[in-house]
Amino acid sequence: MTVISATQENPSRERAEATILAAAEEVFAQHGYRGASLQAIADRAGLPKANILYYMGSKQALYVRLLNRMMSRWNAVLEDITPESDPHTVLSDFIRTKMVLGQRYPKGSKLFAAEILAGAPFLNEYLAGELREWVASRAAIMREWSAQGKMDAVDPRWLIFLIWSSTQHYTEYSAQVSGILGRDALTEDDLESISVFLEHVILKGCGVSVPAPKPSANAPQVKK
Amino acid sequence: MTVISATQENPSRERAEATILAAAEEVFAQHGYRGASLQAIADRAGLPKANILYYMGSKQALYVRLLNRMMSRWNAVLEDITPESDPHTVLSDFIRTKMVLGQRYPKGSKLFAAEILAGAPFLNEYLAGELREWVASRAAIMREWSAQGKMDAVDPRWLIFLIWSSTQHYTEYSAQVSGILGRDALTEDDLESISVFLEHVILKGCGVSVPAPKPSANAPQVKK
DNA sequence: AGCCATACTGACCGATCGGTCAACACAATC
DNA sequence: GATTGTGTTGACCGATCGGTCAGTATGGCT
Repeated sequence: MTVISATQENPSRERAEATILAAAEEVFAQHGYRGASLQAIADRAGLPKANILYYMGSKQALYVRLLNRMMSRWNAVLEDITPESDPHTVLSDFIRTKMVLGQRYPKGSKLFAAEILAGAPFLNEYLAGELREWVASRAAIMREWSAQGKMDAVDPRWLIFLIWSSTQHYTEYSAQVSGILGRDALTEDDLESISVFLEHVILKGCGVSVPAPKPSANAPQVKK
Repeated sequence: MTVISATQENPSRERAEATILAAAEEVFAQHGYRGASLQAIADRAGLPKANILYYMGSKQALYVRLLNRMMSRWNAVLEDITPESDPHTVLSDFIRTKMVLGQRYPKGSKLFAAEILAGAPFLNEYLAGELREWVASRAAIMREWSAQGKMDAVDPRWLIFLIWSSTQHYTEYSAQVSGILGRDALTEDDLESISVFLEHVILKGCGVSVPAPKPSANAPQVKK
């Protein structure tokens, strides 16, 4: 049985699909689902339009495949968080991870943003299901942090939204940011400066103090 | 000379144009420039497609008119700010004004967001011109605040971006926010809660203390 | 050589795109 | 009643949309 059944490892197929996905991500990110055309995607991929449909089936299938790929990239974020964790470490990591993710996958982030702007027609159930659970569980832990005096008694949902919005801004609004700064793109120094700023303001703003040098027990650190 | 020359006060014309602008703002906000169709706008306005073009000339003219209308709404923001101003009052007003603007013009805000996502093809010169000057002048004043010890020595550009992003998030990502919160829309209480949270975190995070009851002189308030 | 499954694509489909235009409706003026 | 300017719209234009399909090219197997 030397036959490769289907959808299995095929180097040529995988290369073609990767090319298409990259081209499509770019076009969808710029113009949204309705505004993107298969012809534009095909041109950017250097393939005939019919080839796109041969591999992807339909415009919608290609689009949801890109959405799913992007969603799976968030999965590692804020994964290991417990009531005993140190808020400073966790939130600091959260901010930096989000900044890095946005820079690593700018097209995917913009694609996601366009989908939300359009009213999330393809992500409604994901938002009201998986993601909602994700937020609720993290929020519950953060509330325990507040009860333990590790941070101010802020609404953790607003805190999560704050970190999302402030980090994503630099990828989704990159055209605005670079237009205002007068650069073509953000430099490494810019990104580091922004990360330091966000850590400073958000952590200080939530009353999170620097972690105790001994991360052994959950020694309460009184603040305010 | 009873003849109304043109483009002057004409109640019927103004009513028609207002209807068209409202419908177009909605469609453009949802699908972006490319994704929006004149037919969809016409349907939402309850007018034949040819009528849209009679009043607006072209799809592009209609779009830039909406953009300009939205830009003019930002003008009042952070207008009266001086090195002698109290940071707490000014930044607090800034945050609340931005929140209110986003709630008052949700369609316009999303339209703007879609334009930036697409790479700001129609707003490039505005971003690199007017808006850039706007940010630079405000940033200079904030740097003076820092020098006076009124707030931490943070980069004021990142601070402005932080306030923009964190407030706009609730209008442009309303689909995500309400999906996660399990509501159709944000309530008045939500908005007040969010405003209080953002004021708390951002002001505290920047080391801005509550204003002195006497707003007469710039008495330095040591913090840190 | 013959065969067959997969890869690939030019040509075409009906629908819709932004935009034009001629025809018509209607009120005000002479 | 005839004229004129503005408002209004159905019908139509070439271009492009997402998608289908028949046909060709290709490489591994017997």
